[in-house]
Amino acid sequence: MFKNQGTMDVSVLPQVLQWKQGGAGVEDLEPEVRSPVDEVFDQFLKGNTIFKNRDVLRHDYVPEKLPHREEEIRTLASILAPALKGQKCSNVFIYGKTGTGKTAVARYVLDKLTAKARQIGAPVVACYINCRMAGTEYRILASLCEALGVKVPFTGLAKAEVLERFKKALIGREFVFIIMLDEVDVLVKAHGDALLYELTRLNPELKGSKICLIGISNDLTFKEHLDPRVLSSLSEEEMVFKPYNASQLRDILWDRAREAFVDGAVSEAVIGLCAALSAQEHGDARRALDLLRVAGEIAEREGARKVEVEHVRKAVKCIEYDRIVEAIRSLPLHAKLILLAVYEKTKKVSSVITGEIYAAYSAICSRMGLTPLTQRRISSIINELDMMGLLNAQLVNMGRYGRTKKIRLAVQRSIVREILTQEGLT
DNA sequence: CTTCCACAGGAACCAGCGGACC
DNA sequence: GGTCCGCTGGTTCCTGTGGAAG
Repeated sequence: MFKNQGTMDVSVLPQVLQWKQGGAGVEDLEPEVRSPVDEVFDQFLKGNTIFKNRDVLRHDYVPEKLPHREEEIRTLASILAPALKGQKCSNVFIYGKTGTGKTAVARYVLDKLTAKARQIGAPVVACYINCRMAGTEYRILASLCEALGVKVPFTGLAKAEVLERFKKALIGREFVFIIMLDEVDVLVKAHGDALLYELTRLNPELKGSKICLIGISNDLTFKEHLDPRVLSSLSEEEMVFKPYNASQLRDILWDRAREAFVDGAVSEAVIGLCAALSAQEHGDARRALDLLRVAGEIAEREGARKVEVEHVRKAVKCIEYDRIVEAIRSLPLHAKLILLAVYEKTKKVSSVITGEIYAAYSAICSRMGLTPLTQRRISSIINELDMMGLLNAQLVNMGRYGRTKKIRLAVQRSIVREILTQEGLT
């Protein structure tokens, strides 16, 4: 779906250019009449009075200093330190909600550790894998192999074969291999804990090399899905990251803002608002940084010399809008049709039940000459849409009248209509 | 107290695909 | 070129269930 969008943009561009070229007397007027595009570019070039370095506000940026996480850094570093002497270190499990600095701390410590190891010549190899990005057990194994310099094909091999190659790369080589699995809960929910089980019990086979696992999860209840044997060996050490409060968020934002913005471009009020809004949402630093960055971009686009509170308010709306647009556009066709069914069914009433949605969806399908999917599948898709925050599905019991889900749109109707119309579905 | 609705959601399975291996 | 592999996105079949109605 994103690909479609990309080609659309490109296809529009030549038309605009042709129109410009085809316009009467454009060449004569060229020196005086400036195209809107030029204006945008010029403003961008000369008007960069707000940002010094906007990349600092991206969440994949690992800063030199992580305020209010000194304690956690020290703890993790002391757990991993034995690796520098070639000794096995404890497996670690890190919990905490999104934007509490888990990934940043872990990557920070890992970076420092590998740098130190290189400096003193210790055989430490580290591998960071985001399980959500990797997606499957196979690709995680493939990434592990790659970290050891073993090439494996993109697909086609049996998992057992990849695991075998991975072991072979480690056996007898005296490595301390630190594997960091970010969002490990996603892996376990989708594919079970078989891979984790394999990894935790690999050590005795390796004759020399040692594996150390760092699992990171933002789902606190995730432990329940784990086999007790996996759990006990994986969580030899546990760390819990507490959410930031508003004043801590303010410190973090100031730290980054000083690098990201020119002097005087942001005020205490702006930072305070970003911090307060994000603190309301379980102290998510990632969201706070996004908010500040988008507010800055809006201010820049408006040609303002500094970021105002108003820009932050606009940023809140802008981020939400973008999230919804992106979510809906990237949906497969039948998921969009279900969204459409919910949209149409909730015109008069606030919520509808699964059966009604399915009937409406089937009607839409036959109108469009498509074969509808089964109700079982629709039930799953509704759950997916619920997880994405596009729908709100609540399990209800209506006694004699059965057990079903009450479904509402979880986002603004106008946005849903707008996007579905653009997609040619309404 | 029993019945029974209208599904939820788990489990097993399938087809088609891209790709590696021999 | 046949065989095997994993992944995606489905289907079919099935059991489970809270509480209003009778």
